[in-house]
Amino acid sequence: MTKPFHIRLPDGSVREVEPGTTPADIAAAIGPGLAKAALAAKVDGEVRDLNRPLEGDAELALITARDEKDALELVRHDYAHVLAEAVQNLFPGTQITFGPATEDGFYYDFAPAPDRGPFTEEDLPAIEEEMRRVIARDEPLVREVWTRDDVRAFFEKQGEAFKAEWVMELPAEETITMYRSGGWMDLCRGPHLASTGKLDPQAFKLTRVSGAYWRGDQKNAMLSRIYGTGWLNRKQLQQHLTRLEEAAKRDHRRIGQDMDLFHLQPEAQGSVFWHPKGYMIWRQLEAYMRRKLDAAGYEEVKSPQLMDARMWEASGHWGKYRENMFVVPDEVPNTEAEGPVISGEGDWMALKPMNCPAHVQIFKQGIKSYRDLPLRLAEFGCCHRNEPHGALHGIMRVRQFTQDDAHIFCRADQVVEEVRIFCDLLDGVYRDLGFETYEIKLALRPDQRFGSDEDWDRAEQELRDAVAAAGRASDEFGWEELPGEGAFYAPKLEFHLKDAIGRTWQVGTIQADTVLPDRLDASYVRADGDRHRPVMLHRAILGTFERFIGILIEHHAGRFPLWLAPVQAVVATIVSEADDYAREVAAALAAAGLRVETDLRNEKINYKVREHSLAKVPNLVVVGKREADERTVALRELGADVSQMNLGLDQLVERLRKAATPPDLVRD
RNA sequence: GCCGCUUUAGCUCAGCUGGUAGAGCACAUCAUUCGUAAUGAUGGGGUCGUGGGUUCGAGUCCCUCAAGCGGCACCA
Repeated sequence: MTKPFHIRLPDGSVREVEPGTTPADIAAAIGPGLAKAALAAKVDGEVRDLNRPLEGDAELALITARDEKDALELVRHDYAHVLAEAVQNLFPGTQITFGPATEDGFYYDFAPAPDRGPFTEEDLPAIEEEMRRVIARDEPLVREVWTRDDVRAFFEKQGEAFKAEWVMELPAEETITMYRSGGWMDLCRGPHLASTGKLDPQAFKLTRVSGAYWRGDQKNAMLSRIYGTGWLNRKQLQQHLTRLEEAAKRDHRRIGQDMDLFHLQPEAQGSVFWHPKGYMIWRQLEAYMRRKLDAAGYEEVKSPQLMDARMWEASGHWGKYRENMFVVPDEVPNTEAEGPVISGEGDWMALKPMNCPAHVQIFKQGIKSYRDLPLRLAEFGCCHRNEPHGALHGIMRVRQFTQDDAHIFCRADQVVEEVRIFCDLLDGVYRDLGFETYEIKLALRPDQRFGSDEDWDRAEQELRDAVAAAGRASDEFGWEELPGEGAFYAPKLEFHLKDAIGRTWQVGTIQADTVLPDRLDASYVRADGDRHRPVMLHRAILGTFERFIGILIEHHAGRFPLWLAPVQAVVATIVSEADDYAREVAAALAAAGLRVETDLRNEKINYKVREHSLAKVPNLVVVGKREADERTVALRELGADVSQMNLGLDQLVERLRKAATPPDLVRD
């Protein structure tokens, strides 16, 4: 193109420019301030390099640090590049692979030189220093269009097998670009900042190293990944590091130990020892869920832990899920000192990894009529799954867990309505538990699955329809479809909670399953007397108690809502003369149904206030001689301002009784 | 399961180049009865994750296994 063309700017003005003009030229023409601040350009909505010539009429916006989202992504991608260059400077023979921007920073995956081994955290300070030198050199980042074969030849010559492999797999229509910074080159789609010097050398930090599989596949080589966090300026970095510290303080493992809620130990790897205080939270949560389920027309059941392998063969778990199951022999172990403990000749049984097959057995007892549907069978079902060692994490990811599970057996034409009702139930529960927002995803058929494509088509569509009917298939709920993520027997809706510091956790789910009723031969009798397969909806709201309580701990940072708090009030004395009165106050609170303790120790009130505050006791009821004489209390609430309230004993009991009422039992 | 790191008192951690364990908190005893985030004194407490090796001698060096942590893969 040789003729001038027109560029429209965000303020609506239009500039006529000559071919070869770059966004940087336009920025400079507008003003030196903008030229300096510009990081990249948005051309017809696509982020591009500042120095990449414009090709024709277009809308142009210049990206500066004010456009935080775009700017951060650019900057992080550049930090990743600088990281790669720095590593190759310091460790010749290291191969480069991928290095994208992430949520709060960047990483780069390397194949270390054979004589070197993976990177360790001890390498990081030196790499950071080298990165600062690369930034200080302020090399321009130059975009070049190459041919596929040239790129391959280039990388093969350099001994870069991974890059050479990757370029050959890029889509044929893709323009292949290389970025040059000084003498260093990388295959990269871009865009990038104009030069490395645009980065703030004090706004990044390398945070950790880890292994990562080449292209995310377990069968491939293990690469060495270096993570960093990167920002536009030093202040943002500091804020981020502070946020990380705050998040660490919320860690459920730390709080669980500090508040004496539970513990884990190697002899029961992946299973939780619940202490009295932790189990009190569980009991409150379970009681709440039971009330909600009762009210929603569910019937609670309890099913066996151990079932014969034949049952799991019939359900399909034996074939598709066995590597996650704890299988045990149905055989008396040998108690002789010598010889094998078991001969292996007995039948096999397995601890249940799911409750569904057992619930089908309950459904199948007797003949079910269409009039019995929907039948909603609920169980706080304790399941075991043999999770890989590396997957275990505190009480969030364990091997023994209890689901708030239920299976709704219904007619095909009831599915959409049942899913809609479920969405409302779940919504109310999350709100009661203090979560304002959650996201909904639809996980579609996986490669490994049972059932016909027609069944999957229908089941997937029904879940879509139901979410739409519930009014939740919108951006507000982060609606998204996830190909290949479904369970082997059914597609599933996933409900992801967003916690107080913005992390998301998958908890609730509902799955529309026609496969299992068929495999296990469940049927109901229709009005015309024919037998039909029911649809089975697998569903959970909390997911598991273990994981959910972990989320609650981190969400509330241990400061549970009063109705869930293990200890709701401590009555602490100032002088021992008030001991008898303190016992009376505690007894009155306990009689009103509150979980209360007394602290009559011979310690200063400062000491007691500090200790119970750190223990996150929601209400501290202080009594001294004055209160004992006047039959009042001084109430100090956790988290509120330090001012105390002076109340009569009756007022206190009424106030706390009301405040501690579970949300579903509150009557206005 | 894979990669890296870690494992010392109930908890959090110190222990340099190998010479036979230390702090704070917690706990116990005593004194103190003190009005809203730590009163003081004294004391008890550790086969230094497991098993092996090197050495005159190992918490310190090497190997094995295990668990924990951060990721990857997997997943509620």
